[in-house]
Amino acid sequence: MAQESPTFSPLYKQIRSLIVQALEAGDWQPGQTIPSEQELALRFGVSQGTVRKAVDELASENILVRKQGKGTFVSTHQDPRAAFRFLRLKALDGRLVQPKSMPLECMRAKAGPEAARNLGVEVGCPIVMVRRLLRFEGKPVVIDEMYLSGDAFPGLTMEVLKDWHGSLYSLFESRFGVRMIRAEEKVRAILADKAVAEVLGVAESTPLLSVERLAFSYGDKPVEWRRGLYSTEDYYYANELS
Amino acid sequence: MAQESPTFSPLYKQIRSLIVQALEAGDWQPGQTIPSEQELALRFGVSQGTVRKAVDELASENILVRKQGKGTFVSTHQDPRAAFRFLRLKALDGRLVQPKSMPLECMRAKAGPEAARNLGVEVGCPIVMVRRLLRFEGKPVVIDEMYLSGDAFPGLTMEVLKDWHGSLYSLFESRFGVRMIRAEEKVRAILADKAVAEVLGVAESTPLLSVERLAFSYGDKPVEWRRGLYSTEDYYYANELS
DNA sequence: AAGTGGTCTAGACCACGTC
DNA sequence: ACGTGGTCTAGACCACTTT
Repeated sequence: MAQESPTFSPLYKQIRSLIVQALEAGDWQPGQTIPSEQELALRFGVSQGTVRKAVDELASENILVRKQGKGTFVSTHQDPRAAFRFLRLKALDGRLVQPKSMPLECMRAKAGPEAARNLGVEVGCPIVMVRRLLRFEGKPVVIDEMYLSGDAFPGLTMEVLKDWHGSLYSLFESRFGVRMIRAEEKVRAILADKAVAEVLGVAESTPLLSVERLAFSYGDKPVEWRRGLYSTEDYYYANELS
Repeated sequence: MAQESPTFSPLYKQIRSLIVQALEAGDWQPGQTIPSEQELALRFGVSQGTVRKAVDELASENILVRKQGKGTFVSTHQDPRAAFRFLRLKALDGRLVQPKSMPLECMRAKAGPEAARNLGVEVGCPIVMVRRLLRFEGKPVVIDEMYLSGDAFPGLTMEVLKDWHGSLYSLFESRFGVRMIRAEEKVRAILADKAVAEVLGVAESTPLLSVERLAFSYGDKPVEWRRGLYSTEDYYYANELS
C-alpha cells in the first residue's frame, strides 16, 4: 500500500475546522444556536456521529456549549457565569464575586518590541493600550494594563469603555467581533510601587500577584497581551490541577 | 411510562466507576496497561463503544493514558514529564526544569482544626507533617509544608524521604498506593519572613507566592493539604485558561 | 499476521425542552 | 407531537506497534 497520509487528518478534525471557519466568518453569533447535528451532517456530507465528535471537541474547549433538548450554542462572554473563566479570583471564603470595571486610560500607540513579539505583529504597528481598575464589592483589587492590535479594535476609546457595563471580553466580542478563546498566564509575586499602591488602596511594598496574560482568538492568534496586578488581601487566585 | 430515573446514570458512567474501582483496588498498577477495550466490553457485558466512552473520560482526566497500537495505561507520577502536572513552575524563558527535593522535617502529630477540616478527618486524628525544600538548577525556589492523613502513610519517615529520588507523589504512589488525581490551588502574594528568606536565599520581605493546595485521590477524597512558598525571581507559575 | 486503539457509519432508543 | 442533544449498539475499516 502507498503510505499516502503523512498529513493524515481525521474527518471529524476537518469538520471541526469547517465549524470554526463558520464561527470566524460570523455565520453564527455568540449566544445563538448553531444548526442541529443532523443538518450539519447533511451539509458536510458525513454521518451525525462524525459531526458529534467535532462538536464534542469544541464543547470541551468552551467554544460551543451543548444544551440537551435545546441545541448547541456559540459560547459568549456575555454570560455572567463565564466571567470566572478568565478571571480566576474568589473571595477568601470561596465566594464568586462579580467585579466592576473602571477604565483609567485608553490611548493608541505604536508597538514596542515586547508588545510586537507577544502580539505577533511588526514593531511600530498601531496598537491600543488600555488601563483599567477592577473593583470587587466596592474595593479596588486589580489594576490591568493591556495591549491590543489596533487594527482589530477600531474606534475603541475611553468613551466606549466608560459606556460599557460588563466584562471587557464581552465588549470585544459584541462590538469588535473579537472572541477570546483561551489564554496563557504567568503568575509571579511582586511589590506594589507607590503609584500602584495608591490606586489599589494598599500600603507601598504590599505583595501583589503579577499576572501576565496572552489571550488568543480563533486559530491561536494572539490578540491581547496584558499584565494585571492583583491585591490578594481579600481574594485569591483559584486554580484547578488535573 | 413510569418516570423511573430520578437518579439516571448512563451505562458508560457505571463502567467508568467499575474501572475506577478496579484502579482503587490495585487490580492494575500505575504504568501498566489495563485490559483491552474488547476484553473490558466482554467482562462488563456492554459494547466496545460504551467502554470507549468511559475510557475517553478517564483519559481526559489524566487517570488513564491511551497509546495507539499499544494499549491503555494507568497514568503514573513516575513519568518525569508528569511532574509539571502538579508543579506549574517554568523558568522565565519558558524552559521546564526538573527540581530536586530535599526533606527538612517529618513528624507525626494530631490534626488541628484546620488540617482536620481540609483532610475531612476528626480533630485529633493522626497526621504526618512534612516540610521540604525544592531546588531548581541548584537554587532553592520552593519551600513546602504538607499535612497527610497518618493512616494512609504508615512508615513515612525522614529516612524514607531522604532515600527517595523522584517526586513526592511518585513516592506516595509506589510506596503507599496513594495516587493523587487532581488538586485545587489558592494562590496569593505574601512577604518572606526571616526564617523563610534564609532558607530560600532571598532578602527578608521579598514577595513570594503562597500556594495552598488540597489534593484528592480516587473518589474525590482529600488526602494532602499543603502550603508552598514560591520564590518567583527566576521562575513563574504557569497557567492555561480555556 | 495479529492485536491494540482510532475513525466512521447507520440505526435504534432515551431524556429534555418546546409547541 | 416534535425536535434537539445523549446513549448504546454492531460492524467495517484505518493506523500503529509488536510478534
